[in-house]
Amino acid sequence: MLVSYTEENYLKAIYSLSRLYNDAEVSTNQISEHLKNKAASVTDMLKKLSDKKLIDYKPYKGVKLTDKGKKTAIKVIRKHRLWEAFLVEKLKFKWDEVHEIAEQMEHIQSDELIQKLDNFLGNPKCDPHGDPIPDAAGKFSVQRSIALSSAKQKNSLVVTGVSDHSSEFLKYLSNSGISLGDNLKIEESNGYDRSLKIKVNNKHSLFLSHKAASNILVEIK
Amino acid sequence: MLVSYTEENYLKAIYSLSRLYNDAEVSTNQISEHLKNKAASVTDMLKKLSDKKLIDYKPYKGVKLTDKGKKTAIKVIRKHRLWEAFLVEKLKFKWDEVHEIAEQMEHIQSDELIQKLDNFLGNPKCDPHGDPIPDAAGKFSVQRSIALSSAKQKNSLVVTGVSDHSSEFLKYLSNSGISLGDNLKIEESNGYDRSLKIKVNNKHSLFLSHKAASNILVEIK
DNA sequence: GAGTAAATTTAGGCTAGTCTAAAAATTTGT
DNA sequence: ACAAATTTTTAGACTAGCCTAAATTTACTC
Ligand SMILES: [Mn+2]
Ligand SMILES: [Mn+2]
Ligand SMILES: [Mn+2]
Ligand SMILES: [Mn+2]
Repeated sequence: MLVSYTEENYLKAIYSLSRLYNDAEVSTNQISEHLKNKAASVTDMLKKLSDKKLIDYKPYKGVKLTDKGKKTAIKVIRKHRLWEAFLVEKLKFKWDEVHEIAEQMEHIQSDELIQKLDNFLGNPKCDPHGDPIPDAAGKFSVQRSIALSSAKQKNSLVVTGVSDHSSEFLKYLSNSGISLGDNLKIEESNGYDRSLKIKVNNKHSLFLSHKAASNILVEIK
Repeated sequence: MLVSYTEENYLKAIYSLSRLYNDAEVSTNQISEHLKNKAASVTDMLKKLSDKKLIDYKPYKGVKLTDKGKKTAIKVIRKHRLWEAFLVEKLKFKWDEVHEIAEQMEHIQSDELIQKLDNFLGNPKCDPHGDPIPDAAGKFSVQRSIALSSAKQKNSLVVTGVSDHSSEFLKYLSNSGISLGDNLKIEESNGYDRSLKIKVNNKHSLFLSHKAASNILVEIK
């Protein structure tokens, strides 16, 4: 059974929205906003995906991926992240330039290709944004990190990823001198607007809004 | 102006059919057979391509690419051949395994990507089947070779490419011990069915049908 | 629990790309 | 030059994906 380009995008959207809310059912409007399609179009597609047993769909009650649907979604994510790794590691793109290209490349159909690409890259565990790359069986070996905005003060932290992939945000980070692997320490936490003052690599200090801090992922060292 | 996935395939088909017959007009039926679509569908598409000024179309009289159409077709061919080179050189695919994957990859849209891929591969002049790769300006720096079937006896020849890209034919060549770069000499030429007896690398001899010989490209050494 | 607001689905319509069957134009053969 | 064969176009229809507007269901508020 073949899954179309568009169907793959819907499955991927449902997968990530579901993850975002503890694997809960995903609503028609959530998908509609995420894909920038109208809700009526989403309903049409949900029926199709349901007919193909890729989702469990109860009208008015939201959707969940079936095992088959989840497997398909994870495979697309695997391809997306492997191609991003390729573009940055091999072709020397910047990390803020690769997402849109990977959105196209993730739909190339060839199991041989994914496997050979994975090997060529040395079986990377993470993509250039710190997102874990699932293996061929769909397993994630790396745990997702916590948001900088929810880290405790005084801990020594290391930047492991971002949750906003927009070119705008990634460029802002680069300009602020923050990259993957940098050490961070929270110097001040402002209760009023939840902004933070952080020290980067024990060198320069920096103010971050709550919005920015919530999109930076860190691990405690 | 955007050219769709399907339109790109039509332009590519028109380009290679036209080349095949000395840049003559290409007929609806030729395109129809090449793309395995019905003639009525081709007519529809020719109208669209004509509206977009990508072809010159006179009903019942065949089509020719405009400069714009030719440029677009050559760009797709450039991408196809660069990706084939990538798949063989970097990912270690066999030369008979890459065509179908490249048919998908040739439609990825990003000028930055093509340029960086070209550099990564060391600006190759030919793809794994010996087909010349046009540069970013659409220029072919390498000349196409002649068919083995039309070569003169007694010349020392070297295999530079193939004109049938099917996995079946490429496997047949591999099994017969013929690869790019091999030396060939025509030992006998049979006038009746135009079959050939050739010597490969001054070692083993081999019988080739006219059909096979017409799909092997050679240069005189 | 009735009434309003919000979310979702249904109804009907559009475009791109495909098809079959029929009509029209061109080419071929004598 | 004219009839037959071939090629090409037109007419009408289908599917995938999308849209707007209207109807329906569910959720929220008093
Ligand atoms: Mn991405
Ligand atoms: Mn990523
Ligand atoms: Mn090819
Ligand atoms: Mn090739």
